[in-house]
Amino acid sequence: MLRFNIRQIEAFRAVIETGNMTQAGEVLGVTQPAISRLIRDLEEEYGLQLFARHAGRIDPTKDAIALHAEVERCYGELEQMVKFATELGAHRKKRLRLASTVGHSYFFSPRSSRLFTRAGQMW
Amino acid sequence: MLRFNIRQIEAFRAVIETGNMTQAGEVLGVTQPAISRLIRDLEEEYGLQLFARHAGRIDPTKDAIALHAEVERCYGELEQMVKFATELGAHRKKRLRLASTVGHSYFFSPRSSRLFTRAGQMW
DNA sequence: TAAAAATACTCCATAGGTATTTTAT
DNA sequence: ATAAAATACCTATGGAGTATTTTTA
Repeated sequence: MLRFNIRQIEAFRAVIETGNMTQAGEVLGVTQPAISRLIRDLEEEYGLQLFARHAGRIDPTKDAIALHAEVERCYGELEQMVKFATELGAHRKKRLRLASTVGHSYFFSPRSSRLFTRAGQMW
Repeated sequence: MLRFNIRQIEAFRAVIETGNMTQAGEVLGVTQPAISRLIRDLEEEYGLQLFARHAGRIDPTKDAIALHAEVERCYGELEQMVKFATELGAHRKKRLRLASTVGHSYFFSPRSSRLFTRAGQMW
């Protein structure tokens, strides 16, 4: 069972890429304290030290650089997965519109408030 | 900005693999209603119909089969990423223990309650 | 009647907000 | 004084629980 937090990962990426938490917040459309907490939580959950703090400034540690590479390797795959799901959903809506014009026989389930066919295959 | 829910993905995988929501709950250590909601939320967020409901039973749709393949493609990568972070954390703890025995010079930051060196590179 | 999913609540954890404080330049 | 991160405190959302209802084999 995989327990990780995508928001923490997003925040981490944004901080690495912008170089500071304030701008990272701008990129993600959240405030600086939100980023600060997400990063702290990420560090605490894995026992990592991702940024060196001095003088209210941060520098990524070697661990952060290494983790970032790993995260980037993964991130593209995740984007593809989300894209796939999004397109499946969009495609289904098209099929539904089409189906409504061609006179199949459907059952309406009051339980699920959804239509399905005799074969049980959903649109 | 990538918005997806890892719990929904976990629930989806478990339902596909076990064939029903009750067992999926057992696998993930949560209740059947928790699974039911996670699946419903996943369906609603992407406008998908993942399972055909009839008679209090479920059958994966073709979309579900397709999505599952995509999810599996991704899942291994995610596991690797989490493993990497976990090992980085474990390794850091070892380095910390070692450092405490070799007499480097550290600074203690009262702000972050953490040690760092002159170079600013964290352990 | 049994088995499975859905629904109705309740509770709690946490993401996120605003305001403020800390720290070094 | 400024700029950036951290902290304190508050709110809202959503994940999860228990109990119950629905549905059909």
